[in-house]
Amino acid sequence: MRPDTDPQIRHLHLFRDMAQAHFADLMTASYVQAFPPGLEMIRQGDPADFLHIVLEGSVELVGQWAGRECTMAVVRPVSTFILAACIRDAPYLMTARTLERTRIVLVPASDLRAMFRRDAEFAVAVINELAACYRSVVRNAKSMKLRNSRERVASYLLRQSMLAGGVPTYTLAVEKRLLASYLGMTPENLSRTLKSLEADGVKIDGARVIITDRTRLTALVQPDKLIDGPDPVADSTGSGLPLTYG
Amino acid sequence: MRPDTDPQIRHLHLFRDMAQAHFADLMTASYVQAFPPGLEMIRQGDPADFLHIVLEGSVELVGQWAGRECTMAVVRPVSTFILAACIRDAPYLMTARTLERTRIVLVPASDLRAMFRRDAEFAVAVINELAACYRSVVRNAKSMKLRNSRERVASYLLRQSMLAGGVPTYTLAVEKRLLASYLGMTPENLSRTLKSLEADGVKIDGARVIITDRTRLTALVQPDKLIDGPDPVADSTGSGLPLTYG
DNA sequence: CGAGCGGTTGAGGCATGTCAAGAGTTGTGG
DNA sequence: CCACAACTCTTGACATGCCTCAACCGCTCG
Repeated sequence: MRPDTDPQIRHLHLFRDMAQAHFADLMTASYVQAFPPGLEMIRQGDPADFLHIVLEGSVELVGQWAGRECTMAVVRPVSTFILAACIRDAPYLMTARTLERTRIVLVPASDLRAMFRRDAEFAVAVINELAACYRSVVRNAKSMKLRNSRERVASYLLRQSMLAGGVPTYTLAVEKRLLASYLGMTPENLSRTLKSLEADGVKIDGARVIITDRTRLTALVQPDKLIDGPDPVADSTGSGLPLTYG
Repeated sequence: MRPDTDPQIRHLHLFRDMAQAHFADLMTASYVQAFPPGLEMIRQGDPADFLHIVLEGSVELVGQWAGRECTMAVVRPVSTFILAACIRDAPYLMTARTLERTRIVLVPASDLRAMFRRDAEFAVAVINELAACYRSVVRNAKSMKLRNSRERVASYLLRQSMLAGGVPTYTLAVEKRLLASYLGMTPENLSRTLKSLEADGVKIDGARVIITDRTRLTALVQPDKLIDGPDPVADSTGSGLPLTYG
């Protein structure tokens, strides 16, 4: 592994507390790889051989069944994904596809599994990471089951504004098509919903989001810590859709 | 803690591999409590003070928002719940309510958190448990987003048959009202859907499920390991709805 | 017995998906 | 540099899945 990539990875909560020698061991067993945009780097069902760490670019995690598919998450630098599959030495549950040119660190799953038996601090970090990831998916599931599509869109828009520091205007980080899939609806429906939300305090101009009446929007969304976070997920970078997916 | 309850707990994957002395420490700090049916033992948002272990009875985990609620899981003996909240020392994401008279072991969260720093085997067990729980929720989320309500009902019915050993007939373990909520639909709709499924190989007579044409039902469901399990969740007892919820 | 509750059934309405067409944008190759 | 293809996004018309409301049955339990 090229040592210049180490520092960013070392700062992740997952690796922050482990012994330097152990971290080095993991890194020498790993390697960096670059993928072109739109490439399917993992197919769901494949055996989980590597923990993936996104250094640059972005990766979409999608679930597939019976010819249908839906976006489960978007992973952005610097964070990890499919930790749980590696730990259980089980098949990936989601397909991973690059959204743009992406650089990834691949850490062999077997080394990973051996490491948390050697390094107690690392084991604790893995525990915390997994617990955070678990809670993140539960919140997601709650959102899907308790809110209708309009409420999900509104809460997404408001949350992104908060993540950006409470700004009144920002630009969407993902294509609307993808966002629709993530929110569990069709692109056509998202388009219509976005327009209808102008009556509730958000205006959309292309990829630009302008919050025109925060009070009104907040009233509609009824933000809830037990759905919309926090639980500052381990290596959150404040970007993207959810935060980290194990 | 009464020592007669120890063996069942000790057999859980979560506690199986830890040192006996450490297990004893955890148990002496814990205590058993019995709850009447329909009691709300945990309210979502409360601080997570105790890991819960169901010894007898059953517990419903529900998510709530804006006056609505939905069943996220049903926990049956012997298994644990809300492990993740305890580990992160964060508020419970779900409300827990007994479905019948239920005996619960309460393990102080602080002891738990201290213990996986002392006992490496326990730490590994927690890692495995959390990873399994995580994957379980992801599968659940995939099911909700990729299948329509009819497909979810059919897959549930078929899966329960498989869990019971591939039997052609069995009785539902939960009320239909609750099942509807778990599957993300209204009771009325579940009722209609169940009737309509007679054309696809399952007949329902009260709480009795009779699979009349397994081939046909299987064709409809298109069972998928990446949605319907396995990943033999840690302390699965082969009963109830999902299996274990962290 | 009567109240309460779970389950079923029907009628009607809203939300969401489907299909189709067109505008705008991006990327590519001649 | 332009032409073209491919793609996203939007909009409209239409179909349908799912929910709501209401009534009724049967069961359980005080």
